[in-house]
Amino acid sequence: MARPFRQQIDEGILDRAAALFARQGFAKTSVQDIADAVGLSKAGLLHHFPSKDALREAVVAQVGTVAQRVLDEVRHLPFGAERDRFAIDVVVDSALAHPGLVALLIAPVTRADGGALAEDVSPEIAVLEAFGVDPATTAPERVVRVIGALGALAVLTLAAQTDDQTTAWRAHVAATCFDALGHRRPGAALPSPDQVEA
Amino acid sequence: MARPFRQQIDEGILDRAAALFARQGFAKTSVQDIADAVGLSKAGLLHHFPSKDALREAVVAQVGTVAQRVLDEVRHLPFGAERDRFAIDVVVDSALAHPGLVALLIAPVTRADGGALAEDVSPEIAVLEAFGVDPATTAPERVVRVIGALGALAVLTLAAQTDDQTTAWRAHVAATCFDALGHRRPGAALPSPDQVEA
DNA sequence: CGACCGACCGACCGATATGGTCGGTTTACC
DNA sequence: GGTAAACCGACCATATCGGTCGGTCGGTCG
Repeated sequence: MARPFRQQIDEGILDRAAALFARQGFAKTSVQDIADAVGLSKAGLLHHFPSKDALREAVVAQVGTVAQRVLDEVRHLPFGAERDRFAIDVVVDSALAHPGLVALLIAPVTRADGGALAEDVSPEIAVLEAFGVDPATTAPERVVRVIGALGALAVLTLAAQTDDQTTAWRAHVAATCFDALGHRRPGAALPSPDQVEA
Repeated sequence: MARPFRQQIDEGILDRAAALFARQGFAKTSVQDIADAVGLSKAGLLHHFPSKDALREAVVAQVGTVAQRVLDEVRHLPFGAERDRFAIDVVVDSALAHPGLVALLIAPVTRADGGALAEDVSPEIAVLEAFGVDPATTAPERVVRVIGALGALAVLTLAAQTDDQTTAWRAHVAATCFDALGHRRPGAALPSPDQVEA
């Protein structure tokens, strides 16, 4: 059979674990849950990562690098609709490659409470920073729109992951998230009847 | 102090419980969690609802009535942008009144897997039905957009709930969700699905 | 061939969390 | 002050938790 290398297997484990952490939080996610999601026994999983806490740390590290990569690609652009579109694209692409990690990256934005994985670092701010949002000072509408767009992305990421629509949905997901940000297009504001084709 | 009647207290409990079920799933939500969220002891909570399962049934019933109410208000309208806008408004208003219940109503759309509260009934389809979506036959873009809009709503509902911005955010939330549905379409706005291969 | 090794598992352990009960205490109201 | 409901601390039996241990399987190397 195909022989995926150790690193690939481990990264797969980390992504699944991150998806579970994003959905249920760390405390509510049991090692057995992760093992089931990966298709291993609990002992088999703990052979890859020696403890649940080691798993958590590895996930945090992985999320951190993803966040950094996203920020690096976006930071140099001036704020505005163009940057927003590009940022969405970057995040969506990341979500395509690592759905769970991105879901976990977005999770703090959506939860605001108990899902803390690491207290010291705050990579969650990274994704808001990519959109130039500081909850304290930014205008409420902008905050709502960015959170909404990220929420849509998170939900769609997980939904597409459970099905196998990740690649098929990509363009629609990006368009949906961008539209949620509400950048008015000059003209063409009239709602046209959008018929549904089978 | 204020003397809220029994029914009001119980409805508050049900809404909080529904919010937890939506976030963590039924199995992962302990009675203690709900008690903490409501501000009661575990025994005190079980004085209102005799068992966790009774709590679940009551929540399911409550969600069912909310779903029915939403559907009744929307069903008579013809499909199209206008109906979408109205449906969003109705759902957002419901979410304002019962954040947890609506979050749970939307949850099945976002999760697609383990969060089943009741196997027999499927009130989750109700909210999709309000938007005229059947995942099997509807065009993928429409499916993505509706799921995305509902995801944004779910996230924003919970986020606004943890803060106290529910009323302040209402208009922005509705606008964000409606925009996510993508109705003003200038045709060329969608990014062409070029290279996705990594 | 046999020694060796990493991947993996079933069974198990102590510790903790779980749903639920019970007796008693507070609270609201007459 | 009496009454009934609301509420709680302590407790119980059980399930689940994270983690360990001994061992199996399928390669690979000499």
